[in-house]
Amino acid sequence: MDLGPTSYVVLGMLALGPRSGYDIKQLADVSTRHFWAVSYGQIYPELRRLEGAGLVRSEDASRGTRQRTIYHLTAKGKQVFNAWVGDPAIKKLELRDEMLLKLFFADAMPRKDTARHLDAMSRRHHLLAEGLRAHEPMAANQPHRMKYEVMRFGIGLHEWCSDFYARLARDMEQGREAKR
Amino acid sequence: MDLGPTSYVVLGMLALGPRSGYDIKQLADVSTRHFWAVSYGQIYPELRRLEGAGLVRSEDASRGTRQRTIYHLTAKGKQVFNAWVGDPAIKKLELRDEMLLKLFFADAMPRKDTARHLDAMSRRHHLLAEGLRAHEPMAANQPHRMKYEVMRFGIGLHEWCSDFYARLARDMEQGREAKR
DNA sequence: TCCTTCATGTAACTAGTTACATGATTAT
DNA sequence: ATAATCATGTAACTAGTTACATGAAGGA
Repeated sequence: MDLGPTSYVVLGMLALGPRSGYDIKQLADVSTRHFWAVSYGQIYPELRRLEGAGLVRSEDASRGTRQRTIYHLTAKGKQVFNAWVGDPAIKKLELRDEMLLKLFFADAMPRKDTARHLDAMSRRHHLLAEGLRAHEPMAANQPHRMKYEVMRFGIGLHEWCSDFYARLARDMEQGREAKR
Repeated sequence: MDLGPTSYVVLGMLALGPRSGYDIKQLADVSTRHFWAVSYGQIYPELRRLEGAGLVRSEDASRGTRQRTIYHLTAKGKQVFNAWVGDPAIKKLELRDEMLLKLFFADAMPRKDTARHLDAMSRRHHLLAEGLRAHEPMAANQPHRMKYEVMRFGIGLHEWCSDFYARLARDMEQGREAKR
């Protein structure tokens, strides 16, 4: 049984407290989403796999006819999760940005189009930062410092990107050369 | 025939001049790699697909028994590529960082382990920035400004990340609270 | 001689997304 | 009524990685 990062998202969310697959998805969407997105198509099968491996256990929490299954970590699950968290091994980092790809090839474009492109990129990152800031208070009002810091990382990162593109757009508009 | 970002990496590299699949891979590894990685397993089949669609054309460039196939853009290929480059539509941005995931869940770890973790992350990003800086002169000594700017983006981004983690590690070491 | 780079390719696999299906409950 | 949210799930698909295989040319 080998576990990938997505498995640990599931285990980690359950380490915070018992919850359903639906809950895990909602939580992930407002927390880990910006650096590790997960979908239902992964979560539900993964929960079953983890249960099969004895890392989580399910219990029925249906109210009336409304079905609901709550999962919680087993002792083994907690141990496996802690081992992963504590392991300082450097794991892969992946970035995929189609806009940046266009920018890379933008020398073939008229300057005006490039400027418009840069504006769009700057706005995109600003919006992403804003989106994160929207649940900043929520992150601040809970006792887990790292969750808050990771959110600040995301905000800071996207603001930095936004500024980079805005500055480049301005430089180009003013006909400033690239300083090499 | 629908083209994904990887198809455009291939087309884009050919727009810079005719080259082989091998060449495309080498070039991508020192340029687009940090925001769009490609592998042989994608490139070779993609070249055939693009040729089938009439966007590229191949010619044999074997020297003696040493085989080599060079591809170049057709007029149609150039047109399709330019249309993509010029289209300002905002496309998906994806980040996946397992270390950040660990950090997110690090509240369960002893502070000492978290500090070690932060150091490792800071170093990782510093190394990535250094790696990019290694081919900065190459990027500077060619007439395509955007390729140089995208490289500077990568260097700046990773330096920013490195600094963020280093500062956080220092703050925690000094017992400084998170400012909320 | 042997190692590295040049050069091409595929098969099997892994991970993740999307679209769809179902149906109950709660709020407007 | 009806729209939104709660809740679970799967099948088909898409994209990308890894491991392997082959072999020539060039440099140490």
